Amino acid sequence: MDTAHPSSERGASRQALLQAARELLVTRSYASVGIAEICEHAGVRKGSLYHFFPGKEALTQAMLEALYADFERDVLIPGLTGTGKLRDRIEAFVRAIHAFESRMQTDTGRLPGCPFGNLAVELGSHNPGMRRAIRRHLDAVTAHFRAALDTAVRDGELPPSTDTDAAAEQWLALMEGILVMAKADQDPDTILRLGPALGALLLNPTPEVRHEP
Amino acid sequence: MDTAHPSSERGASRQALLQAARELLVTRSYASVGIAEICEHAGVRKGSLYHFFPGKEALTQAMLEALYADFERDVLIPGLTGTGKLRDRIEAFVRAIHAFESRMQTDTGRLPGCPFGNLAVELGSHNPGMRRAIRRHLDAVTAHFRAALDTAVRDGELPPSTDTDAAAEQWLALMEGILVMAKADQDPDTILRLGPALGALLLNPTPEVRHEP
DNA sequence: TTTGCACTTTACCGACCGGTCAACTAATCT
DNA sequence: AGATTAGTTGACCGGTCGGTAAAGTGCAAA
Repeated sequence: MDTAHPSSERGASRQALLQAARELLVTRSYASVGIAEICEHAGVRKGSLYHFFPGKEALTQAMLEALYADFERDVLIPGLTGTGKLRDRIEAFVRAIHAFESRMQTDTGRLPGCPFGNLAVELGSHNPGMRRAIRRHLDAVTAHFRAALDTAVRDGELPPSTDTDAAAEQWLALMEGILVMAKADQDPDTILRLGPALGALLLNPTPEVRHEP
Repeated sequence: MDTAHPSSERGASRQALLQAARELLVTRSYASVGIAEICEHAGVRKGSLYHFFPGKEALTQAMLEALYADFERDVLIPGLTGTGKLRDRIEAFVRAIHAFESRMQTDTGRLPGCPFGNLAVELGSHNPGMRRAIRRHLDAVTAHFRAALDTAVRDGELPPSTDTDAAAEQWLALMEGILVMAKADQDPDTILRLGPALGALLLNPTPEVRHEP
């Protein structure tokens, strides 16, 4: 009848499941979204989900993989690569995050915060498999930050003594914290209000960021 | 029989429920801990829970209230009040957080992160009542940070132009972010590694922390 | 044309969810 | 003594959880 699927798209159900999982899990939480709801939202029967994925956890990990790929393509690479000053790149990055969170709040009524950080917080202390998968993505983000900082060192914007590994990690931590606060406020303005702290942390002379031996 | 409760303690069940809720909710997550588990852990029947609390949400809010009171008494007041330099207070604060997270990991096998931030992340975008309750506690923490910064301004450790409101908010954001990362790592060393970023953010000359007009 | 495979559908599982309820016990107050 | 009250108990509610199993569908290669 109306359910015509003339081999039109291979893996259409799989894609629909990934998209539904993304929309629901990003705006809510892992435990509060059931596979029944994901299937309903995707227009797919539950059995099909278990044809494509071993279970909820694997579906979530595949969703995170695709989500990170989009984030890298749409935000990290265009925002952090290039020839501008580090200060401008940081500001562009904050604006991109603010735009994303604002649009999500307009579209779904909820400000999601960082999808990776959210799941790290919810599952980090009692689901080692998910924790490691999320940690991989956070490391990948950190690598982009470090690359931007290394470029700034090469261009003389930061002193050569800068520990870009440590600074990139601090950048991610502060960004995660900003998104936690924005989520607690449910207000994207919090991102703009706290955004300058990134510049203060990364661009100021930091004479004594000593590592523990 | 063995269930002797000779009016020994008024509200003993209530306290047991609050304690069980704290131990379980702090180390896991709101949705993954059921009231049955809380009751079992407290040695109290489910009906009694609903005698003392309207439901799971109210129990959680009461638990957070008591948790914040302990946090204020044990960490905020002893760590941030006093005559020492701001740098020393910040370091003492980081060490206190590290000690708490380390002890929790030793005792329970899990590094919990910030209980308030965790719940803000899990429930912030789809439970307005809980979100507001959590936000109150985060504001209370910020007020302690601001008081410590105001003292530093008064003592000449920070320039009089310092926007201590904004700086306190940044302090909290970075602290939350550090705890997100530590939870993602499940490693308390992350707190010590990122801790110096607090000093870099709060103690350096920040000539241009401009507010949006 | 037959066979195999990718995919879909539906019914079903035991366990658990947060919450309700009425009956009961034991102190307290008049 | 009688009434009131706080607290306790265990059975029970409808609904949902993640996951399973088996039968069926249509297409494509042999």
